Amino acid sequence: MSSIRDVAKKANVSVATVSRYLNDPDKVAKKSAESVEAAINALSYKPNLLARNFFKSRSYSILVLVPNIANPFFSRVIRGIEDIGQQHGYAVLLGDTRFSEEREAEYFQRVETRQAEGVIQLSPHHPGDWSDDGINVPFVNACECLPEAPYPTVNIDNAEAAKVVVEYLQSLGHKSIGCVIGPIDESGSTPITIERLAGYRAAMKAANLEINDVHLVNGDFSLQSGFDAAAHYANLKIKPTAVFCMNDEMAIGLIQGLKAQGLRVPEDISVAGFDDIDFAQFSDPPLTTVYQPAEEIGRTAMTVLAEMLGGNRPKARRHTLPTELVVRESTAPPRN
Amino acid sequence: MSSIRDVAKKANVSVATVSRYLNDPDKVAKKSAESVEAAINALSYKPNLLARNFFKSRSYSILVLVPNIANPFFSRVIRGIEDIGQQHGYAVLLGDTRFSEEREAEYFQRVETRQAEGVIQLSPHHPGDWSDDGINVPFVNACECLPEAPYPTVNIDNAEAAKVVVEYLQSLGHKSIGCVIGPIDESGSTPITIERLAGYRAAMKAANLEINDVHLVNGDFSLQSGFDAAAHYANLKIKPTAVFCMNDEMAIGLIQGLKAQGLRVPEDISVAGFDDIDFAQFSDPPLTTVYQPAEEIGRTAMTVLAEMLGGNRPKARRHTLPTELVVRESTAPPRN
DNA sequence: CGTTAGACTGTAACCGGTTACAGCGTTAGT
DNA sequence: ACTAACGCTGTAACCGGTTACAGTCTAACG
Repeated sequence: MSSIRDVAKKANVSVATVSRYLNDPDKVAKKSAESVEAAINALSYKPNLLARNFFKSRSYSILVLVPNIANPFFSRVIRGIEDIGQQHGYAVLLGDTRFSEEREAEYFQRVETRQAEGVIQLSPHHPGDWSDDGINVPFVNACECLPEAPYPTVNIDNAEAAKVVVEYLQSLGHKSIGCVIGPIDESGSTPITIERLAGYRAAMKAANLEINDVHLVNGDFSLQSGFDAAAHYANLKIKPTAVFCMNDEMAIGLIQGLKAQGLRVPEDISVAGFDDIDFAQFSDPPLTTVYQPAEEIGRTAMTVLAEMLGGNRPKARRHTLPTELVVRESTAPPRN
Repeated sequence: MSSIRDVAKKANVSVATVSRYLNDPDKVAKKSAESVEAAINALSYKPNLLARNFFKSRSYSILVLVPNIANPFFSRVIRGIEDIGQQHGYAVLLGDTRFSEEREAEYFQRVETRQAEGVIQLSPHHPGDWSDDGINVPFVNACECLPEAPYPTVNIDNAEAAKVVVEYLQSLGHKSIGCVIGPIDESGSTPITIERLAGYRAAMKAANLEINDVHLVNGDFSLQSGFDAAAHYANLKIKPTAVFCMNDEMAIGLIQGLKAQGLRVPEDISVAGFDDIDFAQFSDPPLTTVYQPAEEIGRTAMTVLAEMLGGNRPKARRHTLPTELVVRESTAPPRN
């Protein structure tokens, strides 16, 4: 492997000149530039960025902590991060934490040891020994965000979006509306479930509708858990006429489960989801849901992080991106 | 930021002792270890891995080139890569090429400049100026592999798997079997389409069945393209009684499209897919497909790469992982 | 008691870039 | 002709780890 000194020797110039040629060719005389270029080609020299990064004390990498990369919603967010990151010259280090704080901490080491310059966290959790005086590392929280986080957040208004869906169901005439919720934890570590639930409750309250506790079912955002919820609803004497699911996977699972139980969607029960993943449009019936700008969330998060890495003070600003109700055929007025 | 020299001074030892303490605590006397440990804690010292990696000329990172991270199949593969990578101490640098060779080349720079030690490529393509004398970079090709690649490959037997699906359709009594194929390029850059097509043709030939050219439809692996294929089939005077789709997305799209055209699945037309993504089980009807061990492909690829990085010569060995026919309800005997 | 092996330690070179600084040659201005 | 300004260049220090090598100290042994 040839080094800059080899190039310098071959080109009959000093290492400084070679370095200058690489970083700002205008700084060297045309003649030197030519011989350096020739030497570089002759030796097929590639600068060792490990050395450059070391000297500059920069890694040009950022870490993305994601609870589950196999989730299509998250992978779309990452796509957005990656896109903007690339534009700013940052590589994306992937940290699939699989919901394990231990793995998360392991990955967080990378930034403490300077292998990553900043972090985008897609879970509502800040890892590492967070110093009390605030943020010691450029950090952006996206997707699932702690409400009072001392760092920038990028997400949607979950409560409002949920409220809009439920209000839409009400506008169709539904009075008995169930909900398949996500994992919930009183400690506040599951903000999206809590916020969407709050939106659901707010909409019901505003319409003076009562919530029947047995119409609330616990899920875990998986297709299977939606499917399983169907059996619960089918066994109820008084069934809801519509069900709001906190994500599309559970909604699609629920629809299939209801059909398996001999119930028709939307004739017997309307079903609405959340996220608007690609499959929502191609479920049977096509799913009414809320579009969430996944890629845009990623892009915004990376833009904010790049700003912070550019030297701007990390402002704990909330970035709230718009959502959109997408009405399809899985919802209809109740039968009687 | 404190350095190893600060720690050494504070602990009244030399930098060598601190370094040794960090890398192999057994090498230093208990007394030194204690004072070094105290100094490290007092200064909350974290070694600068940029410096270590520079000296060792290692980045402990590998690059994954993926054409589309938002594709759930690929993200499962990456999950497997990431899992094994983590175990071996390698970080995963994500390179979402979006099918652009330019982006691919940009990412490939990272390994030439030593920011990544090796590459796992999920497309059938080797980037960079590949030297004629073979591989100059630890490189593993997974998922979509060039048949005569001079580096290790990890994938499945696409032709055989396709053959198994089509044979299954034949065993149900189907004689007129269509196929929704993936993007195809004569230059051989689309091996999975070509191989699966070969398997389909082989099965048809073996059964002495003719292929009606209008039963072959071009798709692009998206839900929409499967949906669109339905209109084509619906307009045919002589329709196939079964259709094999080269991935599950197209199969699910096709099923929805056929239903929209007033055709029933499987009563009027059977549909089979490929991959066995999560949604396959929850489509309506549940999809008959071929299970592809996505995560295992990733794990194997990373294991092979780690071996190569460990100093073993890169053998251009083919790793072929088993697939499994998964029979569900989207396929049935033809009506008459 | 002298010798030696072994445990531990410190000094300083090294990795391959970047860059401060000083020096040189050329040109322009007076 | 002298000076100043400017463009270009080279030397060498520097970043923060690792490690070869040499040296010191202790313990064990004959």
